[in-house]
Amino acid sequence: MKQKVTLKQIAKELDVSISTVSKALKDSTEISLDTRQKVKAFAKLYNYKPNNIALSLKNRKTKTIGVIIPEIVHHFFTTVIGGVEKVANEKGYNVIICSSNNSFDKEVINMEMLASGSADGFILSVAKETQLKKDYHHIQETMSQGMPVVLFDRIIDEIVCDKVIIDDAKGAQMATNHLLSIGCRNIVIITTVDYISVGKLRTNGYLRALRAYDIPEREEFILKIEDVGNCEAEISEFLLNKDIDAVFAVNELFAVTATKVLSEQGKTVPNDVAIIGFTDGILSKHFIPSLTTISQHGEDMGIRAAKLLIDKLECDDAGAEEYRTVIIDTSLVERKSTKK
Amino acid sequence: MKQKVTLKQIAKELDVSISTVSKALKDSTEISLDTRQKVKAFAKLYNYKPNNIALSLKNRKTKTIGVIIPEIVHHFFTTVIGGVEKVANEKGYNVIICSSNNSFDKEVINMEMLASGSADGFILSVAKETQLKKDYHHIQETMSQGMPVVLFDRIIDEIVCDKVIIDDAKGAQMATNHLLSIGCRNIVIITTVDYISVGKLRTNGYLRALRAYDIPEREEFILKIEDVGNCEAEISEFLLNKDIDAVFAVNELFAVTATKVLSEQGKTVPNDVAIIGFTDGILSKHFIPSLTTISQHGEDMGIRAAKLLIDKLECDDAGAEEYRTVIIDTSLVERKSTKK
DNA sequence: GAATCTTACGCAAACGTTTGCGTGTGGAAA
DNA sequence: TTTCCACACGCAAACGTTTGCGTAAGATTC
Repeated sequence: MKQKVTLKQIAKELDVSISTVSKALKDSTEISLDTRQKVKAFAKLYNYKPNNIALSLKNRKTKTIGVIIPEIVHHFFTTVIGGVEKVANEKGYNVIICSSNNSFDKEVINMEMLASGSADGFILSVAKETQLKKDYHHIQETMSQGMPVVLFDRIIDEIVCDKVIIDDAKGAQMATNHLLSIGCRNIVIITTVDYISVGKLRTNGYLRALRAYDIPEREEFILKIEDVGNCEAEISEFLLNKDIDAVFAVNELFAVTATKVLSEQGKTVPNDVAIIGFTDGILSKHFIPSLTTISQHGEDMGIRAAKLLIDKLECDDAGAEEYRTVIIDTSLVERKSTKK
Repeated sequence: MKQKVTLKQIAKELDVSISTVSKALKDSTEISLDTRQKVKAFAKLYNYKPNNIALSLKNRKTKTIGVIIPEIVHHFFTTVIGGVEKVANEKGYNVIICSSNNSFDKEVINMEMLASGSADGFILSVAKETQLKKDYHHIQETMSQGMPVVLFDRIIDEIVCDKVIIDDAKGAQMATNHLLSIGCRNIVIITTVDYISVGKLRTNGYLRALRAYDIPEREEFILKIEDVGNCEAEISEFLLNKDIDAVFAVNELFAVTATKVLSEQGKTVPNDVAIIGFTDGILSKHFIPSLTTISQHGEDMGIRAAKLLIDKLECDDAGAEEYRTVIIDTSLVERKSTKK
């Protein structure tokens, strides 16, 4: 196998200095036209590509954005990445994606690895474990080393930095309101445990909507799921023999599972029970009946997050101590699961 | 904001040389215990992390694997990445993921970018456009620069390198056989256009299975879809008034859409028509009825691909001119869509 | 023919590491 | 007092770039 060709090799072959080659390739007028052409022809022939690593070292920047997400096999997060890539590519940035797998340790490792020379800044949605542990030292350290961080979706209130979120509570309220508006009054919520920030917020939105309708909060109408793997059994038990007319699920999987469980329990969607989910993904779209959901506009989130980060990266620090929180609007995607 | 702390800064503060600091941090006995401790304490205090970029430059390797996939919002590809990450993390490699978005140009750009210093080798599934154009110069060039490439799933026969694939034809045959074994005889296939290698292979497997049963090939039983966005209309027209008892779809979306279309046309699955898909993803698992599929074992593919690549990376070239093709077994995941 | 100006190129430093080898200091042995 | 040996450390080169500045050779001017 050939080795990668460097300026030095070209210089040697052509019997000129390295700097001459470098300048020639940059079309510097300092170099004679003749030499320039010769060098360029040679470089092309040997398929010369400047070594990014050396450039990064020299420029003290990598032109790379590090994205760390809790799960890679997850429709919402991948759509966000799509948005990040769009902006990044436009602005000449590279995107490196790492998955923390919801593990605190892996999040720390990934972050430190990327921070030590591979990325200029981060776009991050924290792992479950991190939210639970409340240990944010890795993020603080990264920031204190001068690397900007943009948090999205699963954010951390205690950390002061740019953030991109949706108004989860408002979205949940919108969902619940939709159910109320079509006449449902016995609405249950299937949500996550409270330490997941978005789960808690969505629960709050649900409660707020009920309150506005003077519907009392009933504890037995709230299911908080810890172990996603076992959600079907939990949902089945929760729903059994409950006199309800609507389910609000805080994610796709819960919504789909609820629908399935209900039909097993002899109820039909949407006639007996209306269902609304959160996160507009593939499942909701293709399920039968197709599911009404609150769309989080993942791609928009990615776009905004990338813009915030690149702004920070490119403004010459100066007024850099200003942090913004962008709230992306959610919207209701009405489908068949709520059509009475 | 603070700047990143370097060896040089530590050296200056402690009034020793850079090399002393470097050696002290590596616990070299060349340095007195006293100095070592002082340096280490200082480094810890200032949260020193060696700069990977500098290391990469020095070592002429990055300990990073570049993964390029056609789509990031795609369950199968993300499971493959999961497998790659597993192995990579074990062996101390970093994983960089880039999406080509099925664009030839973006594939080339990503590859060149990563090749110029960011990755030691590649795991790649080529873009649709690349298969269509049959322009593989970027892959050839990368390899000729000494960087190993492992192709997976959507591979290219003309390129000589390590490959990880499933036996698509065999998988399709298995699927068709399953339909035949439960008594279906009028089986249609919904597949992709021929230039997608896996689509063609699966079509071949389907035909082979029919032949073994002495069932004549009927052109009107084969639907080749080019524009995925419009597949529902195409499938609907294709299925209308056709006397069939089974559908074999080469991916999840086609399978789900076919099911939907059939129910709209008044047929029930699996009673009137059995359905089997390819790629065992979220949709198949959660759909009602749940869909029987051929599992591609994406994670296994990722694991094998990563192992092949790391082997190449770490063997000292020598017998490096040996390329292997790993074929991952497919398996039938039987669910309700084929239960008579 | 000398002075000056161009032109075309090379030198060297810098980015942050690692590491083989050279070296100054001190103490111990003779 | 001299010689020798550890010990503890520093020097410098290398990885591949970029770029300001210095400088040779040739061309131009008077």
